[in-house]
Amino acid sequence: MDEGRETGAPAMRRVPRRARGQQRVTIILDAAEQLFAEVGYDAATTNEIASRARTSIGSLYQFFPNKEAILHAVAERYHAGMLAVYNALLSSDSDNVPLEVLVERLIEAMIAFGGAHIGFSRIILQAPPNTQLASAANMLLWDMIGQLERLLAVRAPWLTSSQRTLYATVGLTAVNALLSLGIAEKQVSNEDYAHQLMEQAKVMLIAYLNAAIVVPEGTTKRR
Amino acid sequence: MDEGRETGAPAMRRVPRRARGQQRVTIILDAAEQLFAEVGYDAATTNEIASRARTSIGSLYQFFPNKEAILHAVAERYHAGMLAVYNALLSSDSDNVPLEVLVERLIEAMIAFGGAHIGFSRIILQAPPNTQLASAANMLLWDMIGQLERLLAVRAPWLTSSQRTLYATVGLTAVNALLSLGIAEKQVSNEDYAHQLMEQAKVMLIAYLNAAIVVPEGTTKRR
Amino acid sequence: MDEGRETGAPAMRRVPRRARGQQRVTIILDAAEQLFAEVGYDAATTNEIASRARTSIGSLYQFFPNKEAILHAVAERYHAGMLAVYNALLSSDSDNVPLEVLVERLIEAMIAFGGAHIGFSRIILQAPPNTQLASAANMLLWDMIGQLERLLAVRAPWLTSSQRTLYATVGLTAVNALLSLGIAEKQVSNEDYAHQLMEQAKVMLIAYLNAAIVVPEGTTKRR
Amino acid sequence: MDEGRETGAPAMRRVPRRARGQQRVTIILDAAEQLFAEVGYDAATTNEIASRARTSIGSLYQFFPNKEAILHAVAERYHAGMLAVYNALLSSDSDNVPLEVLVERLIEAMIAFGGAHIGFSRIILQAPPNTQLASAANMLLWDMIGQLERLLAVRAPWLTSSQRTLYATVGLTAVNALLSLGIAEKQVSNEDYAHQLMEQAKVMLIAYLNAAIVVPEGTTKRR
DNA sequence: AATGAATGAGAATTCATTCAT
DNA sequence: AATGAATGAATTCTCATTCAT
Repeated sequence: MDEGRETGAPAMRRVPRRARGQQRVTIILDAAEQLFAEVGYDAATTNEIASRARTSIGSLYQFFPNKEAILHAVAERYHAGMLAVYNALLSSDSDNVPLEVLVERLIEAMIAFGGAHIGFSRIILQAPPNTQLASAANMLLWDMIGQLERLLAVRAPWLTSSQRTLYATVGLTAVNALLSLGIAEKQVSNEDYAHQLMEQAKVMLIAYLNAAIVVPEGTTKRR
Repeated sequence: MDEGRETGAPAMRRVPRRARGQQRVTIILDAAEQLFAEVGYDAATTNEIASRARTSIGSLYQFFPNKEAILHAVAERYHAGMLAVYNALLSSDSDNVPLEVLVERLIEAMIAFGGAHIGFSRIILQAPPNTQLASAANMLLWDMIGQLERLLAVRAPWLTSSQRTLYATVGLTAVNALLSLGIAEKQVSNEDYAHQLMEQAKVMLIAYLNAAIVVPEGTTKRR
Repeated sequence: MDEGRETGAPAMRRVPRRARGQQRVTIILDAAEQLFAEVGYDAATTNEIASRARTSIGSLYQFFPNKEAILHAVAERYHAGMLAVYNALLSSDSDNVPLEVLVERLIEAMIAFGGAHIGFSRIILQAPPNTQLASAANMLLWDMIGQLERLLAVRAPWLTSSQRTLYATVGLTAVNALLSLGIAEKQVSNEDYAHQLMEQAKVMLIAYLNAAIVVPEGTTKRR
Repeated sequence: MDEGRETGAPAMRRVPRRARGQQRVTIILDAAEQLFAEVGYDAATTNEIASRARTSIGSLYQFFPNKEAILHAVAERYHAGMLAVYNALLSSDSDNVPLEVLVERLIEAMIAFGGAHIGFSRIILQAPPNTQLASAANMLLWDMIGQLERLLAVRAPWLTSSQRTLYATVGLTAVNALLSLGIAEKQVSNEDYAHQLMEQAKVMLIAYLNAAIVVPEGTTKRR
């Protein structure tokens, strides 16, 4: 009866073929992301999403089978954006750059990306357990951690895999929290303080990585 | 939307004088905190809270005018607990202790306290803006930051007030995020990994504070 | 989480303890039965049921978890009523009565009962397959057939069990259809024609049973 | 409630002249009849009908102004088929055939016709009153009864017109119910039992007609 | 004070029908 | 003519809150 599969994550009901449909989906996701960021997932109503997207509720449901599917689509798009950011960083000749510069670039990139999306990121990283949000959150988080691990693998090849995972997780979690806070301040038009927070995120990440990534004896540490 | 909205935080409807009422409030708050931590604020229903507290919904509303008031009461209790933790730390002869030890104590204390409450803390510290949760969150956060500032004032008196605020905020935000993650892992019975995360929280905070708190020229930095 | 079990048929959400609740459930069921009979199960809305029962929709859902549960409750009540009718017939000294009289009594009883309920009976006996109605219908039908079988067992003990089932099913199906039609005519205030139909139901059932229940050779047939 | 409600049965929007359109209508009606039989009229969606007919919903509405019109078209087609069956019976030299044989032929014909359509017939013959279905049903029923009356007029000319109507109605109603049940059993692949039910339909109809059609005194009853 | 039944606004979702392409 | 995206009224069900007992 349904053409779409139902493998775990709720997929889109129909992939829009025409340009107009594709565009509409984008608008819906924008509206949803914004609303989620503003009031949280639970409090966001599908009618409000449709209304902000200047669409009818019926159209929204033509593309998404339910509210959760919208969440997942937003998460997926966010995910893909994050991926692009990290890939751009990795593909730059990152391993000849001092750690400070690399971290700076990373955080600047996250800020640039997050400026549009971290409001949503707060939502998804909060995710009370046993919630629809939780799975979407985990998916995202693990992917970002994976990306960071690759960065670490280049810079600190002497670390074990589980060490890399740990440091990546810790660094990412902390930085995420700080950027999240920074964005929040920016929204309250506390531009200056926001900027300071972002700067401190760099300081913290550099300090942490330098402390954590202990160069083993007899190895020349590159900075 | 709500007409009868009280300005500011909604207080409790009635402070129960008798022991039995006091005890019932405690039970309700326990139930609420647990449920909030499990499913989030929005998904928690007042009926479920009453049911877990083995009270009738009518009794619950005898003590709290609405759902938000329950949230605030839980937050306040949490707040008071946090306060006690910090006060205990401050009152110990903290300023003769090396930073590492102080941080260690701080985080251990937060873990000890958070073990019972950080499930709720996750909820409240990452509330979406413009939400009922948000005000409760801010209240809490600022108080914790204030406490940390006092710690900093003792250890690094050369910092300006706004610097102290900044560093306290940054450190607390990051540590909170990590402990939050650690608790989550613990709940998934990933004990070992949880412990590692907590340890890294210490590493990070120490590294950060050492990096941030730059001793001005001509001053003898105590470590 | 839910206290009620979910063994197949959706049970009531809460069994009303107080007299008022019990009475309200009855009113709701009356309203539902009437509405089902008027417009069919699908077209009947829960709001209309509540409204006819002069209750709020919330109260309705306090007793019934969903629309299907209301259907089943109506069916069950109907079922119990039917049972009572048949039991009364069986307990009368039915086996000394001529077949004509017995059939007359049976059909009169069904009319008497159906006068209040057969509007619903039409609904439930119609039951498109693969429908919520279907299971409720089968339950009912089989029970009524079972009752009729017992009647036959007394009157025609020489029949095999499967013969009794067959004849009971056939007789009941036909009579039900006729009574159903009769009730419909009555509703159109075609009293006289309705009465004729009922009378013909008797004629048909007697004729059928006499034709079907062939007395084996060498047995004295009691009439 | 409906403002644009057409009086009487909604006709087809356009009678397709071209062969392709005609064929498409047939396919749509097939799909609709099947779906109605499967899930009932209410639960059947126009989109599903279009989809099963491998047409677009837009095309469907090019031929039918609304859902009800589809129902009526299906009913009409069914009706025409029934008519053909009865006409074939009447045109055969029916009045020299013994009643048993005539009934046998009638029911066999109904089974043959109903095998393809009685799924739908169940739906339409037991429609709740005050429904869109109801009018379609009545139209059908009265036509079938009329046909049967003509049969009776030949076999029992001494009956009054209203008697003939009554007996035809009663006989048809009962037989319909039984065949309906039989078809249902067949669908559950209970072939054997279905066949028994059909046979009993004959027994019943013969018994009933023999009992009802009492030959007036002084007349030679032909059997 | 305690209880739990009652209320109804509001949320998610469906589906008949229209209309732009 | 054909297509399928768009529309929005209507439906089921939930849950914060009130109130009679």
